[in-house]
Amino acid sequence: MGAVKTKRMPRAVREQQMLDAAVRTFGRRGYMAASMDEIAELAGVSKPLVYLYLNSKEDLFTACIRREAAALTAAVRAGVRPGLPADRQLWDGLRAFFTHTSHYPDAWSVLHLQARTHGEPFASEVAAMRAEIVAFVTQLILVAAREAHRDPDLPASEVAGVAEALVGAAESLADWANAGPEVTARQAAATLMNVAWAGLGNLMAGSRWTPPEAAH
Amino acid sequence: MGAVKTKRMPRAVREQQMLDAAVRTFGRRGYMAASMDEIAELAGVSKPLVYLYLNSKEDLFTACIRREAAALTAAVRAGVRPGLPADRQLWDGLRAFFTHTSHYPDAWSVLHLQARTHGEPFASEVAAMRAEIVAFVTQLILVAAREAHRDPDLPASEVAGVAEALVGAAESLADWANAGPEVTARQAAATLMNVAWAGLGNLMAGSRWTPPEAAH
Amino acid sequence: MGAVKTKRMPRAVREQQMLDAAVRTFGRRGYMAASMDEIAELAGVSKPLVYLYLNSKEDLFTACIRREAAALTAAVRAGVRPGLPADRQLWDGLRAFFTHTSHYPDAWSVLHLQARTHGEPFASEVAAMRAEIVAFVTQLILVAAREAHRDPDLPASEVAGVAEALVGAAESLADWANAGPEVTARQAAATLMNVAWAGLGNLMAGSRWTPPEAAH
Amino acid sequence: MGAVKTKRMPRAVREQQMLDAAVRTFGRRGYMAASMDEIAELAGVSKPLVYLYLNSKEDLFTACIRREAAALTAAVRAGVRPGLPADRQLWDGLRAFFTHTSHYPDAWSVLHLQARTHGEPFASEVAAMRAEIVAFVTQLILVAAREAHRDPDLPASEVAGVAEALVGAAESLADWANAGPEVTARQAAATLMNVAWAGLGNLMAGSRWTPPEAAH
DNA sequence: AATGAATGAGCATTCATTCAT
DNA sequence: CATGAATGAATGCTCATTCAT
Repeated sequence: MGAVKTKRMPRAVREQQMLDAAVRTFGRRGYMAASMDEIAELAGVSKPLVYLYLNSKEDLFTACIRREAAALTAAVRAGVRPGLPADRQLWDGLRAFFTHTSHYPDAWSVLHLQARTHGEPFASEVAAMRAEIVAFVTQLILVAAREAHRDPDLPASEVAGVAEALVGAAESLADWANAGPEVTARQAAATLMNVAWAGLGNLMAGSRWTPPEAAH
Repeated sequence: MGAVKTKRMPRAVREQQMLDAAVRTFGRRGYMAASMDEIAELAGVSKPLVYLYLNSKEDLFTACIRREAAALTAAVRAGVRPGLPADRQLWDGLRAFFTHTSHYPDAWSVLHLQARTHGEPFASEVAAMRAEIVAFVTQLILVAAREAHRDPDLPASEVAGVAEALVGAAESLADWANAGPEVTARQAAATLMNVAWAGLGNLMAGSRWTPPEAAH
Repeated sequence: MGAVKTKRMPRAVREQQMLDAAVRTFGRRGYMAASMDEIAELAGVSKPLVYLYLNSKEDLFTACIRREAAALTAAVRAGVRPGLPADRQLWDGLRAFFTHTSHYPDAWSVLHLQARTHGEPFASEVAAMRAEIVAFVTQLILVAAREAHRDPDLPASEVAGVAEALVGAAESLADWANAGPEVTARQAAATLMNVAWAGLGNLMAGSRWTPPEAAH
Repeated sequence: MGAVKTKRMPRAVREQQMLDAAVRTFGRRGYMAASMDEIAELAGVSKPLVYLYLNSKEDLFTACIRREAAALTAAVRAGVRPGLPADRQLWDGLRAFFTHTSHYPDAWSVLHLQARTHGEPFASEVAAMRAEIVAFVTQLILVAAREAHRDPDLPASEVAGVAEALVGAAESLADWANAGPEVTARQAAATLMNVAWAGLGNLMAGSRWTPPEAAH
């Protein structure tokens, strides 16, 4: 168990081994319960080497977040083709997202659970990634409106809220799909598309749900 | 700092003070970073008394989860009137939910972040509450279908996925609304109703979004 | 489990209940591992009452030692008839001793193990009892010598050593007999009589084992 | 106070220092009253190092018992010459035993008092050593019988009881000799030889002490 | 490039003991 | 006669981090 203890590797390689071990350990045990001892052992190196390369537990965790955030956004971007219609882009992006989160559950735990749970500086690190995704979805909504030849009469703030809701729903479905093998990435994406696309269509058609007058 | 140090309180009262302090501390620092020392001091009692009444850190955290889960579901239930149409019930439930989470952000952090992040036995404790809410939303969807005189041709498994997505979206919007004072509970509820209700309507009308053929 | 919780008992009775509980708890858990909580609960009273009557854990333990030491020496004395020949007295005393220790194993644990293991002031408390027994055995040896019409040419210091050895052997056999049900008090007494009486007889006859000259 | 604080010792050396400190502390304070803090300080190291090398208080105490049990049996074995007559072997063994116990009183306290008083897993650890010694004495008795050209008509169970009694007497005399400087190892051994050897001789000659008929 | 040796600081938990009624 | 409420002081144990080589 743990990486084979090969000696004298170049620094870059060793660092990736350490990050692999760290993501796995942080993802499974949680940030606080993960011990540097366990990470070092899993990486097949001594603890001082981990400190030499990555400075501290905090820095190590931050490095994990950054690496995995970049990997996730890269996966989503790689799944999407800019020229296609907006719904197709959304569909492709969701599939890439769910595929990635189900392939790397430890990384997803780090990003979605651990980083958000343990305050600064981790929360803002992952918030940056999330903002990027929300912005992407927001763009897609606006593009969709244009494609439907409608001026989005949605105020910008409301579009942001809608994007936020969609991303939240996607995150939730990722956990849901990860919980058991019955739900595939494709099914999760289809479920979300059904709710979202229809809802967005109506929304852009101007038919909103109107809240009742605030009583007393 | 901390509660006023009143002496010789009956046990039931002290226990609530301890739970108040614990929810606040767990919600802000996180389960692991919270120290029993800090909780005891915030509650205005000595550590041994906390142990005498609540046994262990684990039991204390579990008691927090149970109390706050009960409070949240009670708040939602209290906000909903069973006789009204399904959309109105959903709207009222969402408003009650967002109002409660914004009033008690520490409790929301305990339920949504801390309990889920720190494994068993906490995760299943809060999962029970969540399952209850998902079941409630699922019922509402089916009721809405009946009200629209449509047999929901949605398979049960798909309804479950939709409910999961809506609850996830709501959770996300609760965090979003809590992050700053610009978004009110009412606005969060309206945003979600817009996406959800329209989407559900289309869905029940049988117009689903169809994924493209799987390319290979 | 524990004494029936009858209220308002006279002090003397309550004290005995407490001592019963204490002997049992100290004997089984050991002095340090026994908690005042457990003793109070087993005695069916509240902790402050234990303190009111017996002052402290140390005093409580001392009281246990005294009571049980008195009970043990009383039992031995009651088993012996002063007029009889010395060997018969020794035999009767040993039988009384082994019978008592096997009837009250917790008390024996308190006297033989716990009190000796936990230093002053307990060790000297039980040492007093032991000294009394050693003195009794010493007397018996001298009486036996007189009965055999021999001036014991044993120096007093050597008689003391012999008595010490016999008492140690008896203590050891008490543990041995308590360890399993195969050995009865009668058998333990017979075994010791066989070693001791023959040895003493030879000793008094002047035939001692002579150590070799101290070599180099 | 405590060992000289020399830095950076190899592990094996440090471990012995820790065991030295632990035997001394456990022997004087008792197992429960001894604190890991005190042991670490006496060993001239920090507490975490003690835990790193010896895992837990329980393991540390067990390691003490094992080391000292091995040392004591080794000392006895080293004092005995297999070829010599049985009485000479017994004499030499006893002298070695009393010499060792008086040289290492803390170790003797650990083995004879502390380990037996604090239950499993310690009791059985030291019981193994004791069984070894009892077996050795039993052998010696049988050899002595052969040397006297007598079939020991003692049943095996009775020989076991006799050996048990002798070992118990020896243990008691060790405490007695340790209590003050007036009694030397040589005197303790002589005292026990006098009781034992004469007693054994008579026993093997078939002249046993017969208990009176059981009355009523 | 890599590690064996070592620690300061903190944490959950327990216990003997007391006060106010 | 009796107790519910409360605590000061330890104790076993763990962890992130560093130093000397």
